[in-house]
Amino acid sequence: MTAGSVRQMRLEDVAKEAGVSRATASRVMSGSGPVSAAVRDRVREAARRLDYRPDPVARALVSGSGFRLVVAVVGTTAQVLEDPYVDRAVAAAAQAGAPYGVGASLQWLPRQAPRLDRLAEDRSVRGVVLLNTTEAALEAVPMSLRGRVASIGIGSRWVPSFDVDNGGGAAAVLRHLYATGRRRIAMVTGPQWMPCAWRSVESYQGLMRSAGLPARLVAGDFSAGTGHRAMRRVLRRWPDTDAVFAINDATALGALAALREEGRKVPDDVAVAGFDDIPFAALSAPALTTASHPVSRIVGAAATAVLNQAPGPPNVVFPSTLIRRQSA
Amino acid sequence: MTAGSVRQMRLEDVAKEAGVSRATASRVMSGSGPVSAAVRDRVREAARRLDYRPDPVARALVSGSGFRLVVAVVGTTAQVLEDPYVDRAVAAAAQAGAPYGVGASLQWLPRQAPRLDRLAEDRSVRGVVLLNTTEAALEAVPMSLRGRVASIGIGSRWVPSFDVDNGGGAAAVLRHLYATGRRRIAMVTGPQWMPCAWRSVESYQGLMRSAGLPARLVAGDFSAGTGHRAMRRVLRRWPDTDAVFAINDATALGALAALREEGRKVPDDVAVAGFDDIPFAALSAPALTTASHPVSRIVGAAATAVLNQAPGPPNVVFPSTLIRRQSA
DNA sequence: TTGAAAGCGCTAACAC
DNA sequence: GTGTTAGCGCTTTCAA
Repeated sequence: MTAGSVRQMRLEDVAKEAGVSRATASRVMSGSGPVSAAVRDRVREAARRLDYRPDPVARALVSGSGFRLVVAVVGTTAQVLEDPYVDRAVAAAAQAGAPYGVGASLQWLPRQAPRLDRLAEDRSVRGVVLLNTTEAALEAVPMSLRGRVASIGIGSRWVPSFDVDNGGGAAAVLRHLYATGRRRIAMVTGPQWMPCAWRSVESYQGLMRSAGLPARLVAGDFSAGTGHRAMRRVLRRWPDTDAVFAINDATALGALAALREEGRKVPDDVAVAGFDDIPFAALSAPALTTASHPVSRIVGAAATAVLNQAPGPPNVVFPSTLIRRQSA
Repeated sequence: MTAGSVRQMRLEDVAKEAGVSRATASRVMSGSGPVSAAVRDRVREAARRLDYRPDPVARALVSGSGFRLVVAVVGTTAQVLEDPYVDRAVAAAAQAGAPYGVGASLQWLPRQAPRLDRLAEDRSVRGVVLLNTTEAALEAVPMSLRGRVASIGIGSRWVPSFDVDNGGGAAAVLRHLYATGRRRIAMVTGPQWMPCAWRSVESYQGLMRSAGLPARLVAGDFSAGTGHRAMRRVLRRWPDTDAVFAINDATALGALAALREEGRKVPDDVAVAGFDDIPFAALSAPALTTASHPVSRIVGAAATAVLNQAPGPPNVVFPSTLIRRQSA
């Protein structure tokens, strides 16, 4: 249909077309440096006419800026990369980067030795988005990476953080459980080492304490499998449990399955609530009560901040609201 | 901890260290052109000693090859990008590209006008992986993109295809339904325009015809929402339906919810089977019988093929096996 | 087999 | 304000 254009236009062509030097054309196109209004219009018009689009590779070379955004996921094993949450994050980064001509890479960061210096030295790397961030990972951020890292989770003096309001969301869910008469509320947490899961646990502990109720904590690891096992453990240790708050929906769905197997009615015998509002939370039986978690927006914001080198506020918190369904 | 290295080593440094010219060092590092064994070893040793890593940006500039892999998803609206299946695909591409220093970008390709020429001309683009591929999209592949496109779904003379064995997987599921006594089997399909969903439908029609049974087809769109609606439609039109095969798990889970609301027992009254074996297929109530679909492996293979410019077989088909659970 | 030199397309000092 | 010039780090002719 369209004739394949013979050759991509270069800045030189635009400059010639507009009757100016390459430097001036560059100033116009990159929007930096002084140019007279008349010349600017002339160059822009020429660029439009020739359908000129600057070569991002050449730009990257001269500016030394790199061209890919690495999503680095802290985890005990490379298995973390199989979490649907990671998929969502990467897709969001890939989408946010597209207009900038920047792609997303996915990489595992061993929890025991989260080395970021290789990434910092890699000239193809434009910036890094940290997932499941730990203190150790934050400390491993080398100087040369400062200003082009963002963390989904905890941040530091040098690393801006973007996260959902874990504490607020958890509190909303727990208040709902309490308001509907639940008093023997257990919680299935995430892995101990993951700071982003602490707030929820603190919320739980805070509310239980202020209500004068004993805490019933069991550790999980964000997976449905451990949600299932953790639920069985809860029932064994505290058979009279009448509600469970799971650190995320996957865990909650696992718990739901365990309760079903045990013949406990949800929500009549035991109420179940999760966190995240993943697509299938609405489809479980009963449909899962949970708290919203705008992962795409969060990661998109983090990616955009890195790409723009925007200083911005050091901690951006996205609200989480209660999603009432049938399970609680 | 580690002292930030003052400056990245350049090819020049390696050349000097090895006592050769930059050109020779380049020949060694890029592995092209004639070099004596002695010199090769000397240069390699020097590179190792200096911890030299070639700058991918400079390489891209000189070779004009681009540095991002675009996952282009055909769809009626940009909403297609919200499908978890897309997330998985992008994550797989991002992971496959990482060792090559290539990132993944995500982009919507309007079904009505799937233009690929812009991507072809974009010098930052190394290659393209097509998702939900249509004939129109294949025809829109410009000459300049040949050899660096792959399709997840149908392929063409110029575009190698990578896909799961939709026909085989569907047949396995349907044979299972038939073998367990189901005779009034309905199917909820995908959108009509999506060729990658046709094979499953053909399998369904073929098996029904050969068994002398009438087809009961209803169109969905891969979403749980339409799975729900389609199921109600099925029950209204053919109240005696005793099995449903859904084009994918999301649809099947929607159907499951609809059956629950209608008070039909699964699998006693109606058997339900899906396709994909998504993580939550195992968690539904009852757990979903389905067929496996190794999305990550498929997209990883496609991405790798594009990055390697590997000619390879034009059509790679990944097997799909029946996953027996409770719903059928 | 090796080296010298010319770019890839762009930006940014530095002059004017 | 605008043009000239020197690179960014690498590959690749072209000679030797």
